[in-house]
Amino acid sequence: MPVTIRDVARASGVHISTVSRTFSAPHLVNPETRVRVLACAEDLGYRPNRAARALITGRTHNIGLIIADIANPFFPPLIKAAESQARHRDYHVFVADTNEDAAAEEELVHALAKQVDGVLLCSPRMSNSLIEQLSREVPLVVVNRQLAGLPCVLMDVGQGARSAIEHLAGLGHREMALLGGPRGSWTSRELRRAASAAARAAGAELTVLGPNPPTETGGLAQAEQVRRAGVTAVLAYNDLMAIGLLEGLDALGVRVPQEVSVVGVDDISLSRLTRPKLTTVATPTAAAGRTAVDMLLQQDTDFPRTARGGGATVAVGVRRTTAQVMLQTELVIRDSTAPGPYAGRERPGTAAAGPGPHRRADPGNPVVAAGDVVAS
Amino acid sequence: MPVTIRDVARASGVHISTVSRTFSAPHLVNPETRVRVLACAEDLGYRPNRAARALITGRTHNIGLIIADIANPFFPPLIKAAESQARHRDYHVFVADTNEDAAAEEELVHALAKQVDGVLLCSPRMSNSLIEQLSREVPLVVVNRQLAGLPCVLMDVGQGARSAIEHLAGLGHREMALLGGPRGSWTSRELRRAASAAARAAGAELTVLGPNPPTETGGLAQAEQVRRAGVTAVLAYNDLMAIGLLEGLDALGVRVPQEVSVVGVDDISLSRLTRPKLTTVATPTAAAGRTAVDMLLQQDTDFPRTARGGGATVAVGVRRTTAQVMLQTELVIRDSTAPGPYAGRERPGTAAAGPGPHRRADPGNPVVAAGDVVAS
DNA sequence: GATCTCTCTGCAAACCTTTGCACTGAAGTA
DNA sequence: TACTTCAGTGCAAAGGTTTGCAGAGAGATC
Repeated sequence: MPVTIRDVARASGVHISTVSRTFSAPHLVNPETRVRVLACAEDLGYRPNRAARALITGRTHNIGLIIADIANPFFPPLIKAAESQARHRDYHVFVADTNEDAAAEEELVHALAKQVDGVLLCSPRMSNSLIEQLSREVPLVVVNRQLAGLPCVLMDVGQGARSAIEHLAGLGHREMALLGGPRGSWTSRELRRAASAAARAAGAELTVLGPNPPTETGGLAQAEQVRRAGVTAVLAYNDLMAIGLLEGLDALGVRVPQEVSVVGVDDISLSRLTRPKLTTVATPTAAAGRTAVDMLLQQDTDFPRTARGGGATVAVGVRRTTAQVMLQTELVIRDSTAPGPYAGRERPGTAAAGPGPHRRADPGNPVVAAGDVVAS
Repeated sequence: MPVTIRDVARASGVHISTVSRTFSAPHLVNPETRVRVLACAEDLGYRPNRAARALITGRTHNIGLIIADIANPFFPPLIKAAESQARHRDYHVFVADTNEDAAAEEELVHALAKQVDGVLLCSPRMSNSLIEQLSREVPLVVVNRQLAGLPCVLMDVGQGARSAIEHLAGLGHREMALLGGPRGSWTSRELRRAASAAARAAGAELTVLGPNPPTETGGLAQAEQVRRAGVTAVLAYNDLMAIGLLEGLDALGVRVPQEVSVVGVDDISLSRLTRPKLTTVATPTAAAGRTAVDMLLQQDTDFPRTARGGGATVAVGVRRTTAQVMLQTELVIRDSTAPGPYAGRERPGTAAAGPGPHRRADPGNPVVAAGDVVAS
């Protein structure tokens, strides 16, 4: 019942190879023939069978997208952007959810490997060495994890943490807390490193609370600790946790931002809707999705996995690009931060004023803010 | 480089067909041989090539999921549940985002048709007749749209609207407004129909405002209208709009729920985080995803598209099940609704008390709450 | 008129797997 | 012993497409 290249060939009176070429190498076929073939194809409603095509070319024109938790509002914009970008390039995308489970991640990479030209690993939970190993089975691009020898797209949460801490210090906060993220998260480590350094530089003290699950509940559960720590400002691993903390502090009768300032990370759409509206470090999620897809596809065209002729299969060396892209983040100041106890007083070694409130600029199209390209 | 059935055959000293059978029909091969083959396969890291398998069996073991807007928080739980259920049954899922664009929907169904065993159409924007027509190209299950002759999974928003209106009437509201959804949405029509009837029955008056885009902005933009209409209670098409309305009313200095009560629909996770927390009609999104996948796969096993032998292709008749499943909704009462001006007074023809506040029960596993199965 | 060049088209193999059919040999039956 | 039955295996075709190679003309050049 499905109409094949063969039907089109019969209808237009040419050989199937000519029909094939009409679609995959139009310049090789006589314009007249071409229009005839195209007309017949249109008529019959012919659509090339990608499975068959994949069988011989070795390229499926599919990519896989492995996500820790689709329900986490951080991911949908990334998925959306990645899917859109992929489709733009005539690729379709498999989306798989691992429920934050490392074993599921591995299983999915295996399962998808034969069906895709590459896989995007978003905020993976598995070990570096396993990722390394899997990358020999299928081209991988890793998002939110730095891995020598593999293409990565990272968001500069370090810079974000610095901005946040400086903002808080500028407001006159000296006692701060960091709500850490899940164990083994690259982002969490990065955040902690940068926040500690920035706090030290600003003459502030930073208490680290965690690790915590990266959810609303995780934040809520730390409200008591935050109060007990006696800090006046908190930077949370992500907005979800910050929002949970907002809830928790409210329940304890602690007013935000009057008594405690709270800063999140991610700028999920929700953070504009809390009360008070959340000050947060915006991560370019959509840009990350687009960029990751671009890198995957680029890698794929540069170093195709196999090049097949009429039959001979030529294995290709393992050379590949391992560009690492760092995307900029930006502090978005809203209503959950306010002057602290030391407001107005001169801080040691710094001008008093913090950075002026900058509104967020939309990162727009595929933005590579700080491109650190390392060829291997 | 990739290891095929052929390599396994060579390694284990049997014919490729035996290897094939060890995987696809194990009972046909001698246990001894089987373990040997499996061992070799394991050793070599063999993974069946699904594209090749699809080519001959006609089943790809993939399904497509077409979504109006992944970034709309209504969808991620549905996607997550669908993906999980599909994978449970050894299917992978393509996810595609149409940006609320009907043309994109059609294009995607076409593009995916050859690559999947069926497609889930979620809250489609295209016309009934087009859906009808596309369903001849690839098995379809439609979510949130009722379509004679096609399998659908619906959420009983009518019942939800009734509950909401009765709840509001019970609280003593008589002047209410409905914020309508986008034009052409089945859910929106259903909501309007049921809400009007329920209001009439309760002796209340219902003003319909809209149609509106199903977003926060859409709700925000109607705040002024709501105030002008002089109503004391509002039912919104979805939570996003309700939240936008909350914002808008706040900006106008109208207090919720003291002056105006607001009810949403969907119970997205956000609605627990607004202030006041949103009273809303919970829709069983995850259950819908699971059920839709089940129906698609069921249909596919009942009436496979083609049954191929060693070569003969047998076209199968167009018979198919067209079960329509209606899933129950539930009113979740939180803090955005409060007694209205007629509280305590006897309403004509009804007992004064509204339905008691029932907390939401988690729908748990594949739940078909009210299964209205119509075989065609 | 012979030779060469060039464009277009056809031929056939190959991609990897499944599956109807046929074959083998051993066990069971008469 | 001669026959059937049956489990296990091999053979080969098929699925839809791509692509290196070769051939057929047409036109150009000498």
